[in-house]
Amino acid sequence: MAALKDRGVRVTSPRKAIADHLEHRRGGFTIEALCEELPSVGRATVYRTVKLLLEVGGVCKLALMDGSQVYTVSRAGHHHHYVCVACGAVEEFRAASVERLLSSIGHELPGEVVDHRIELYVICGNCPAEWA
Amino acid sequence: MAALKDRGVRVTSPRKAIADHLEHRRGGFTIEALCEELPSVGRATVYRTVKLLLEVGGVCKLALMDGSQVYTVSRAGHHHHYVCVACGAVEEFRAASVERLLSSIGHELPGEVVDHRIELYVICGNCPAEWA
DNA sequence: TCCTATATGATACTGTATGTCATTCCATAA
DNA sequence: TTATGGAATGACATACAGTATCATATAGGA
Repeated sequence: MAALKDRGVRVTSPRKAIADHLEHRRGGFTIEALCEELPSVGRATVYRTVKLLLEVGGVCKLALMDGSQVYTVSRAGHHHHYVCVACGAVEEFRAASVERLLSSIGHELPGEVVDHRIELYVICGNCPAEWA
Repeated sequence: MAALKDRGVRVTSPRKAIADHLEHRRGGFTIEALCEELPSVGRATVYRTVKLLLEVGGVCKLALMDGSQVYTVSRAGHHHHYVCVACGAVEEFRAASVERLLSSIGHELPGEVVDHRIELYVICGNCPAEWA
């Protein structure tokens, strides 16, 4: 929210409602779910606000194995995600070793690496083994 | 195509047309582009056939930085992709070191890693520097 | 060649996301 | 504190990707 203010956008009640709600939320969420959880905020505004938060770095967008889009609240800094394919839980992980390795691979490729994306798909500890 | 036959599906002319066309294509493609390039094949059939090829491993689905879906013809074996964010060119790369590293990271996470996805976004050698 | 199950493709439909625009309301200046 | 301009909102319309339907066509075994 403070990041939004710094960016020069207005602090409005729908934006506060969304920021507050996400503050207390765990795991990944879809826009559709947000709309249902915040019926007082219009769809268009939810989409616009999440896009704003995405630019500011307050949330991350990531792809599930089936290609569908999920968002998560972002803590801080560069990180990646692991997603439980059974229950949909999303967690962050950081691994400097991966960054170093990707950077060295990048040097061997033609052109300049500008960004990357890593997602791990897991069966999390809370989910029954039969999913595997 | 042979892989499709082995799978027990029929060899039809639309499927041959799509397979032949992809055989000679370079880089990534969208379903929409395929439909335009093969106007004799219906949309639904293009979607169905690409989905079939995806299951068989003949094509890969990958995500651009903006989240949009792109397909590529897959050569063989496990690999990842790097995508030029300027011209959209897609190439494969293999790096056993990455697989080993991810596997060791996986052991430190709760749960069992079942799959992963890596995409590098680059400015390729053919694209002007101003894109960076 | 005949026959049946599979495949096709025109169309309709669903769901996700964005564009439009009159109205609302935040934040600055007086 | 109030007045004011412009950004933000939200209901609605629109655009788009992908899927479902189903009558017709066809691959491929008998």
